[in-house]
Amino acid sequence: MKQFVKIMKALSDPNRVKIVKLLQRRSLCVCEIQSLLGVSQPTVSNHLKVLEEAGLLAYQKDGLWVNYFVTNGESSPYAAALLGNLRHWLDDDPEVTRLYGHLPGISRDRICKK
Amino acid sequence: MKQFVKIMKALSDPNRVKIVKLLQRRSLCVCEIQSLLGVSQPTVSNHLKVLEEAGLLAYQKDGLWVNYFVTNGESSPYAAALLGNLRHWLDDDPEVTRLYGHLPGISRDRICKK
DNA sequence: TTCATACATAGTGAAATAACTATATATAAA
DNA sequence: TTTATATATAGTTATTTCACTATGTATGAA
Repeated sequence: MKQFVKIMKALSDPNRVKIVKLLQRRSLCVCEIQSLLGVSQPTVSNHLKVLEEAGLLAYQKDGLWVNYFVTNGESSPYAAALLGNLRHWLDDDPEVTRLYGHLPGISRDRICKK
Repeated sequence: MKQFVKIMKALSDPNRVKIVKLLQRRSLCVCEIQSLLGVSQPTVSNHLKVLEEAGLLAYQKDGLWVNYFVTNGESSPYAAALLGNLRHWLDDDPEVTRLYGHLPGISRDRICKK
């Protein structure tokens, strides 16, 4: 029950759902997500932590960058099922498609290092 | 997005998940749910409202009683999928099985009318 | 009509949430 | 080592949430 509720809570926020949808296209570092969502960096880090603790995301450090990516849902059947569904769910959501449009132009080399 | 998040939020509370699991066994009136969950009647009413507005439940009045039941998820593919999954998910959860055990002994004629 | 019962709504308070700013940490470059 | 950069954590505030009590509404019985 606790695990299930944790996953539902993790997916109860529009920004977190957008993060999952974006990462299902390709893995991204924190500053790329920040740029796409238009919220502060700590806010992004916190959302990522919530999603990671729900077993939906994982990360790999690469120098200064931290690459986040979606898991295969091995942590629970709920995670696996929801991630599977989210692979097509909300694909025609206006906010999601708008983000998808920005995705090709996103590059950590241009975004960060200001 | 809004509809999806609304459903996730609705299923983000243990008591609401328990209500769905119970109603998937059989429809219940408010006082029966109150007796099973051990919370106040207004709290139950509020949870039911949240679930109903997410398209997961519906109700039918029967005199003084209001019978709540799960929908077939016609309101959205998210509702349909989650309700489908919840038909077997959490079946071995301790809190859920405990409630299942109490379910046969629950009768609105004995519970209410104090 | 009057009363009782089942449920809904209003209002309140404590706790959780989501955003922010400020700061700490870790890594790479100079 | 010093400095800069990417991210994480701490702390703050406004909003939401979940429980409660009190009260309103609707239906059925007397």
